[in-house]
Amino acid sequence: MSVSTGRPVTLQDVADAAGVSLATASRAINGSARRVKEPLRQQVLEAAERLGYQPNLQAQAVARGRASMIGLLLHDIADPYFAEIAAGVSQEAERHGLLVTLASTQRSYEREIAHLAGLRAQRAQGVILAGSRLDDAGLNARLASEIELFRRSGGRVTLVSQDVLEADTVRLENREGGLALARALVDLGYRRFAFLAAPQELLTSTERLEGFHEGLETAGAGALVASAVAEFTRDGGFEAMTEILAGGEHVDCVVAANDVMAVGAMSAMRARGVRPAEDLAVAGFDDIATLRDLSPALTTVRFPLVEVGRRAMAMLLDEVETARVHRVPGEVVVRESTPPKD
Amino acid sequence: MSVSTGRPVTLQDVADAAGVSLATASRAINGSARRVKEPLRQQVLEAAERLGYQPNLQAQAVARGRASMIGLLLHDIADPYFAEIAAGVSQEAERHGLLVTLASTQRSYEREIAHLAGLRAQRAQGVILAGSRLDDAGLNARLASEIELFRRSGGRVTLVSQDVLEADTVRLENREGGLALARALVDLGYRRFAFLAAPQELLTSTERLEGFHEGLETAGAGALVASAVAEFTRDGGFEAMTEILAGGEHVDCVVAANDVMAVGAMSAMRARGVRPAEDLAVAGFDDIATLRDLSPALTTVRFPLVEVGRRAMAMLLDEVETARVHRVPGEVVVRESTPPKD
DNA sequence: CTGAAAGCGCTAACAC
DNA sequence: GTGTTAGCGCTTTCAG
Repeated sequence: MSVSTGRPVTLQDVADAAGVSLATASRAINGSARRVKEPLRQQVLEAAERLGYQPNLQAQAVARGRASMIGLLLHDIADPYFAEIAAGVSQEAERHGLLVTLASTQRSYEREIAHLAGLRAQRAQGVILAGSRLDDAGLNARLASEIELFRRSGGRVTLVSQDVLEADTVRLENREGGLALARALVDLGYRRFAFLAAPQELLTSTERLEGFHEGLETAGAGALVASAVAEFTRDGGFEAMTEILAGGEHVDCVVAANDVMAVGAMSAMRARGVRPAEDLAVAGFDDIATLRDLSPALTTVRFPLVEVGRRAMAMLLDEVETARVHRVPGEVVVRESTPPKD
Repeated sequence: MSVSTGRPVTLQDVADAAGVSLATASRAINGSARRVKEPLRQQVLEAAERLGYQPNLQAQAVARGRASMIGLLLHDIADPYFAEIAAGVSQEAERHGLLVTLASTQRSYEREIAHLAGLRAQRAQGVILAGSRLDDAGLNARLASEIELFRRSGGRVTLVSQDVLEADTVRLENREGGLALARALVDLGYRRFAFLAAPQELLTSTERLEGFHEGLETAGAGALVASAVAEFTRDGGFEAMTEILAGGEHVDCVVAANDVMAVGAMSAMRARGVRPAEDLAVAGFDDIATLRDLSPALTTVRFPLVEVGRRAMAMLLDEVETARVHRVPGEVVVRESTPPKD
């Protein structure tokens, strides 16, 4: 039962009620190195329960020099890719009694660095950086040094993306996924591909494209006859597809660097009277849950994003010295948007 | 330039470097009531800059008795409805230099209450509770008392849902939206409707259903000839639609209590060889951005969810005594999934 | 094993 | 205006 007084119940209140010292109460409630003997321990716990005591985490953080909070930095929480990762992180955090502080950087790498500095100031236990890394040495160096500061101040860092930085990483095997997708599409009979990519410095997109390219080569059939670059969003997909259609090059299959772009591409096709699947095959990457009911159902390279989030959180908590890389393979899922070509 | 020592830079370090007292440094950096005169102020600011000082927010929180953090409690961050709201909240929080602590309750109201208690313990500045309220007096009473405790401890609370509790509320006009949708569909020529609803105690769904019902009555035409109840999710929509189809009742338009259910319903239709729009019209609620590219495009009642999130955050920050209600109207958007019936 | 007391970094009276 | 100092709630030596 929680007491209805205005002033919050403090540990001192609990100690008084249990007739022990502050120190003992602290030890009983948060099992420190020193153990409290049974009779007392129960008394304290009961008093805490009775008074509805809730430890003040801020105060704990100041005293311990470390908060029981982890930061989650992602490009855009409204993008289902990140929302799914966030769900996984949140689930796992809940299991460990950790708070998750969310910051959506709106795809600004400057803001990402600034937030990381902020989280260091919070003495966050750790931070998860989700989202494609950039192929930009200057930016990566600054991020690396901020990460180093963060770590030196005692925090842990996990990336969900490419392992281009010295830190624990959950690495999506984008290249291998692209390669497998290319082979699957060639097997289905496609030969003339267009690729809708994000700007080259966005590694996630570039890896997927390179893998796809390589896949075509090893398959010994099929060629990339067109490509377009636009933002890594639905609107980018629409724009890139429009450009491809205007180009007039004959293609029989369009591959977008992610599902969200693929969806934009399908809309662009329809806007020009081109029917997805029937007139032109389409494929994407990620297998976003919210988009699994599209019609025609989208062929894609599935990455288990919720699990990726959980995994990132688990790595963060699992204290290890050396930077590790956990690889997450993608799985090609062939659906209606790429019917077998006879 | 940030110094690369292990120990974080404290305010005392800044004060020493600037040759002033701790208090003056504090005042200069966080402009308190007392002002610091110009020559000194600059010295302090420069010293802080030079040393790469970052205020320890935990310590500030302990000293001030209030954290610069707000909590966001929602049912499921992977659901695009909540992800969009979260995006709005996050944007607005960023503008005010506030951290957002996210908790995804997985639709457990128990967990919602528990998290609220936790946030009180954190001395969060405020909390936003997003997600349908329940028609359950017992639960609402417990939530109300927890809210009261939270408020008494100095925090603010804003709800995004129904104004069934004494607190600031951003209220989606679900009933009015349902009503308008019914009239629009009747105008298009539909007469035999099926409604896919969430369990009755979920107010968002129930309000939409009741409004829809009322709309049919005032339109003087059309009738609800079937309905099914399932979870307020994609799978729920699939299940409910399957039930309707099995029922054999003749319907010409299916209305789901939200877009996510509508998507599940469309899949269920296709699984039974029924073509959405052509064979059976479909409509939903929310106008989820990620689902705007469906084909056939989904007729829906649009609620500006990102704006709703921003608004909720704004209300939270805007100190006012009495509980206010900000009404957000829905807008019927007719698309391909409900073609005019001749 | 328990208690007393010294911090953790910062704010806010209270003096000068 | 600026400095001194007493907390904020908790953890953690250091004695006993």
